[in-house]
Amino acid sequence: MTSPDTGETGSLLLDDQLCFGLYSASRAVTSLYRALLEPLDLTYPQYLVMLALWQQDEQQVKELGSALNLDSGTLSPLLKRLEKAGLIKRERQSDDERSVRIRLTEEGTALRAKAERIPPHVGAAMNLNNTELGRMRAAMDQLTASVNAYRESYRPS
Amino acid sequence: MTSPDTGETGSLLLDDQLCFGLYSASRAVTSLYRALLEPLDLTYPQYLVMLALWQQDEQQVKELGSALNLDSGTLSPLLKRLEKAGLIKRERQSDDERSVRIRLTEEGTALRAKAERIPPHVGAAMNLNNTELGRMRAAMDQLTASVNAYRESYRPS
DNA sequence: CACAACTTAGTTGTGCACAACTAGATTACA
DNA sequence: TGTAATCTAGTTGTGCACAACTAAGTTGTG
Repeated sequence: MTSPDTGETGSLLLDDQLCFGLYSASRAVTSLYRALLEPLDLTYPQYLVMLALWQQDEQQVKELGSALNLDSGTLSPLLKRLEKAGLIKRERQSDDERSVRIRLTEEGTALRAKAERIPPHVGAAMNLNNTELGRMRAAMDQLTASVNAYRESYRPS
Repeated sequence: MTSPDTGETGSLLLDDQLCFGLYSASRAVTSLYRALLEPLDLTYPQYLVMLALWQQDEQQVKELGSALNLDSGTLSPLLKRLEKAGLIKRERQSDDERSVRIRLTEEGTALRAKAERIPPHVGAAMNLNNTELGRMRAAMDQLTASVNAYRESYRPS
């Protein structure tokens, strides 16, 4: 009942492609977060920004961008929404008027308590032991690095 | 130089989270596809639809949706763009006027030749041998299934 | 048969991602 | 010192994803 060999890495079959698996897995995880984050009124990317700020408050937009690999085109409106929700403040730095410092409000800091309840759910949902989890995290990092390196050196043929 | 143990699966640290790794990897791969697909004038989701149609022509929107896990809210406008690009035709089925059949045009079928050149690039970019590739694909499928099952059974606590 | 329940696509509105661009501040250097 | 190059955020426009809804066709049941 095995399907015919259609040519290893060169196949155009949907199910053969790791990329599609990755894309599906990523959307599934985001979808789980949507449900888990609903009580906190956060989207997944907003949650990532909050994670970065809980880890270290008072970051510039640029610093958040390099932590999350997001540019200002994504971050600026997202941060505006977080500010409107009362979770952060945005203030131009006086010593360099180009940059904007993002600071947690009291409410933003307090939200962390609610967020603590999320990782256990995610851990349970993924159904992986610590060894597998670590191995997969490493594999993802490795994959990201390889793919980015290839893309940066890629010249249209 | 190892950071303090902050509590296994329950950590709120950005770098600890497999989810973030997954999210980053998925974006990196999409970004590579953006470069590779530029000569074909396709986005990655459009490419996925074309893959599905090359694999089996004449599918209903509903069938494409279940193959790609996308709903009509995403597919309808995407298919409209593919039609406008001359790659597919959309026609109401006469025996069931609710459903729309998607059919490749000659041009859409011909595009496959160009698409054949893409998987080798992706394979090279990922830098994985066949064993690792297969293992990872399986891990992704497993992860998607677990996470979706958890999400479907999840009731806000 | 009538009509309620369901099915299939499509539409609307929100929020990412990202490319391309702009505005304004800072730095470097001829 | 003046000005070109650079840097930081922000804006605009396109295209997903997805929730919530609508329209129209089909099916099931009393």
